[in-house]
Amino acid sequence: MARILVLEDDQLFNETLEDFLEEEGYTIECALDPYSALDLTYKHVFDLYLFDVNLPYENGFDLLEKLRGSGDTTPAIFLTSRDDKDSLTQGFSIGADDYMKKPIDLDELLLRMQAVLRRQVRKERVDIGKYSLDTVAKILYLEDKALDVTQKAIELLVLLVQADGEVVSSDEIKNRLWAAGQSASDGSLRVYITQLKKYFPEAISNVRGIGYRWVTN
Amino acid sequence: MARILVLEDDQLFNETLEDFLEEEGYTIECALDPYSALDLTYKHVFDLYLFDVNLPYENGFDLLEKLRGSGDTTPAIFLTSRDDKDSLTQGFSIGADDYMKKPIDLDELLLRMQAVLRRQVRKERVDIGKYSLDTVAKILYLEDKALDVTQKAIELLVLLVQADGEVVSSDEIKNRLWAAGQSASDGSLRVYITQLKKYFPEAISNVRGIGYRWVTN
DNA sequence: TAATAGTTGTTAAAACTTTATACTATTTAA
DNA sequence: TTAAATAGTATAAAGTTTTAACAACTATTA
Repeated sequence: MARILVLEDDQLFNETLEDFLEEEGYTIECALDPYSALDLTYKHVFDLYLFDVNLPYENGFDLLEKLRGSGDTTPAIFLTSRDDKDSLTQGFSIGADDYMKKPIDLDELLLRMQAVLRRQVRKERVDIGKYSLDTVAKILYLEDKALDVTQKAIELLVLLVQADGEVVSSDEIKNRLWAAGQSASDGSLRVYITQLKKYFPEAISNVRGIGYRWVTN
Repeated sequence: MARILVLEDDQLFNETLEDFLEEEGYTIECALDPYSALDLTYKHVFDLYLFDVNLPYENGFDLLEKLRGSGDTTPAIFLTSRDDKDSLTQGFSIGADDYMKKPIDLDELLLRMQAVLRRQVRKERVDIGKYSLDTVAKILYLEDKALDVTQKAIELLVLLVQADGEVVSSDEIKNRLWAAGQSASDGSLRVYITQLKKYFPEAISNVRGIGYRWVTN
């Protein structure tokens, strides 16, 4: 599950966050000041930053700004006790993804974290029986050998697999695989379905009149 | 500027939102109930949905769910008067991008809207002299006639144009135009540069040893 | 249950896109 | 000023996507 860097100088609240988030299954690293936080970013790649704004030495925005400047695009949520507008503006302007005012409701924090993480990361590598699908490089492997499957077919596979059993409508498939205004006939979609069925005859299932579905079981 | 669909059944607050957001330079369409809102989505493509949750007939979540099902990925912010956890959970689970509890602070709304829009959209249509570039549909027009330019060439053009005069390194171009692990030779990059130079001989400028740059002036 | 209309599945070929190759031109630095 | 490196161009080859024709399946209704 996701690895999160918590930066919060109030030791008690820091521990509260750590306990709560570890309970929820996240991997947490904690820092009490921005310098230790920066150090930790050299050690690991994180999936999410959870930064307090008011800190000793420099504030949470400065740290994020520094990280963004060096090309880091890890999503960030800020926690603040100030509620002045400037602070809010600054947070979003340097690329914060969300912002919560203290006192923090932990359940709401969790939901906002999930929303940010959902936008950001999806599993890069998915195992499907004896196959393995790299959803980023768009390559399908069988026993570590890349198979000869074309881009569009893989994109369709990724879409179906990531829908995780939900029916994906033909319209949605066409919207996602073809840029708006590009030709996207049902004919070609059916061709790609056929291609995938060579590898996954059981898993690709048609829902008549609607679309397709990835069946595991 | 961005076109926004506001769905809010309280007529007074609806008008408040409309006035405030138009003042800020957005193009606003307003609906008082989900059916009119759905109608409006057939008429225009929007950049952002701003939906109230508690509505007559069906709630705002149901409407978004319907839209998402047909492949619509327009970002959505929900406004709610309920503060029960279920509603928050449901909102994020169907793909809301943000969530605000009433009473709404309009300045905070504005910042959250900007954050969502910044993530989401870049200008869809860019005018380049006598040409016009649709960065979403990936089509280059000359006097409203689509030119015969291929996908990859257009993607390269979009990348350069959006960098807005900044040098884009060959490595970055390759990272953005080709999925990781896919072949991406300097040779093919040069071929696409040549193709674009047919249309924009002045604007495409090489920065020796580094990459390319889009020159306007 | 047989006929029919509408979807979906399959294949092969046509159309199109991307990449490789070979060659030329330009820039840089010794 | 010349060699080496980098960049530009045209064309051919390789690869991908779409079309098209038809077969198979499903649902509906007589």
